[in-house]
Amino acid sequence: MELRTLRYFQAVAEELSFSRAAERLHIAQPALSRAVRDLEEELGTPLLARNKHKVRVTPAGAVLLRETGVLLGLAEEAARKVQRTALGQEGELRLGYIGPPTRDFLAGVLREFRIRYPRVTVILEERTPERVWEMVLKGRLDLGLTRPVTAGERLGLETLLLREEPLCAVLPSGHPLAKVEPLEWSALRGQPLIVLARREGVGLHDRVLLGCQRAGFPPTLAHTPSIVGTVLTYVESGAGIGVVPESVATLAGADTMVFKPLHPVEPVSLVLVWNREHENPVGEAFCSLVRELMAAG
Amino acid sequence: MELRTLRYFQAVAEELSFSRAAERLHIAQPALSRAVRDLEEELGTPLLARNKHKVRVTPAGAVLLRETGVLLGLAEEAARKVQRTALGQEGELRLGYIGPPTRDFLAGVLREFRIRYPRVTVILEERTPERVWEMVLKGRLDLGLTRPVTAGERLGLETLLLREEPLCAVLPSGHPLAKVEPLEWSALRGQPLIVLARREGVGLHDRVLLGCQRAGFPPTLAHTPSIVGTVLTYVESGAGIGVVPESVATLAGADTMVFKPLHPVEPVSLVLVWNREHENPVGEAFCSLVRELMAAG
DNA sequence: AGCGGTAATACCTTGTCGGTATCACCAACT
DNA sequence: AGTTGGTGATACCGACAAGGTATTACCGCT
Repeated sequence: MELRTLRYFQAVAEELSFSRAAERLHIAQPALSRAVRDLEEELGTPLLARNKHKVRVTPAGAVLLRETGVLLGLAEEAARKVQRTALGQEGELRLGYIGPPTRDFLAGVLREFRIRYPRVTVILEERTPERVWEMVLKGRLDLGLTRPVTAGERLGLETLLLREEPLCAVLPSGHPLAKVEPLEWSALRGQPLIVLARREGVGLHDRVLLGCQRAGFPPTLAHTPSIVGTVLTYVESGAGIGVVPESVATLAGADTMVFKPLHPVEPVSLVLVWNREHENPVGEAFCSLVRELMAAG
Repeated sequence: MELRTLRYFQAVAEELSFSRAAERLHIAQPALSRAVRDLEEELGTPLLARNKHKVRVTPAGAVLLRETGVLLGLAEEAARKVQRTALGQEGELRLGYIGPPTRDFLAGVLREFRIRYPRVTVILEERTPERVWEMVLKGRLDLGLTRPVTAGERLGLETLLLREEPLCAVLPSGHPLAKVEPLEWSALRGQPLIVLARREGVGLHDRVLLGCQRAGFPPTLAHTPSIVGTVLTYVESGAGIGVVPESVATLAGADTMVFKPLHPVEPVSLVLVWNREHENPVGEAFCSLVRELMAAG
């Protein structure tokens, strides 16, 4: 049983005439007669009762006609779905991201993305930067919004640089260093520092250590919490000086803290990463949108 | 897009190997490669990503695989449904019948029918005998359980005689005629008769008139209600003598009435009728069952 | 009786599908 | 590193089925 045959049968059953149906199908009438006969033979039962001048559908034919309708409709729908999927207009996008620093960025892009690709379901997964890389590599994510990693994990992965931001010191408003301009890394010597735990992001953590090292002193880590917000809480409580990317400033509440870029600037960046091997058209669409929005401003 | 192509694609997508799939399909591998390539061209998008030694399904391919599953399943289901319908094992049976005299007969046959053909929905329509004939003729009923009609309405209709029963007089238990044996039509001369209304069944009504006429007297019709039960009520109330087919006795409650066949016997019969033009396999199945049950007893 | 229109049949042509042989490529194992 | 086995793709060929043309058989309607 082939769809072609079913289309033929449907035409005849609807027109109740072989010749008219043949015309509609742009084939010759005998070909149609044979096709229907073959179908009847295959199913082992007459579908159309033809008494020389009139064609009626038998009960079995009526059933087949009904089924054929849904079948052909579904087939067409399936083809369209496949094509939409290929164009990235349908399906799902598994998007991994790291916490707060990407949140405002994500919100903007996602809002626009949902408007342009309403049939795409976006599945968000918040993980540590390293875990995002790993999941993209394994194909468990289509796209990752994360920080660069030093390791060789990036083999075969494509990246797009989204943003660079300087590392900043976070100080209570009344802190003596809050007025120093520009603030140097060396000013942090001996100060109790509060930095995100290394397991929450090796790249960022090590970058802080590197800043201190370049300034020629070993950092004094007072606390290394797992959540960026906790860094700020420690700072507010006077436990020390936080070192975080600039974008974290958006998390800060009132004017109880100041964010001051550290010189010389230690940039940390935000990248979009994907796996060329497991390319997903939806991912491409998302990428293009990101590029477009960045170009627009 | 043809089902054959989809079956091929499904095999490859499931096996994730062209050669294994070809083996499973009992065709050569090159034919399979070409079929899939053609499908991809038709849909305008790659469905399988093959990097020389590994085959993966693309997102579009995954969508098609899912859709293909339901499509092929439905196609198979449709074929089975058609065949069952052709065998009378599925579908619906529109069955017309006349009131009480057929009810016990129907009950027995239907009980067995439902057991043997559980997927068939039986649609019952109670009408007057004439209306049943008309509906069968027009194809609005597959089968009718009714009384024979004198008219030429039976053109092209097939019938099967189910039962013959004599017309009976219904008398209150204490009636003088209740003891006469045998009871002759002529005994009804001058008696107030209660007969079903003519519009509820021309055949039956006229048969009663014919019985009187043959006995050489004009009937005195006291009442002609529309419902057989009402005839009995009249008799019980002493309004006169009812004349009904013998099977009506099943409607009578206690021993307040006696049913006595009238001599010479005026038989009325019950027939099954159907239209050869609008033959429905379910109808045939029902017919066969009826024949079988009659033969069995 | 004859005409117009129906579906079926007979026969031919062509396109498509499947098969065989072969190639190009990669991976794994000497 | 070279070899071997296994992968999918390509080229070519043959067979068969799908479609076309011509014709027939049959029916309803003038």
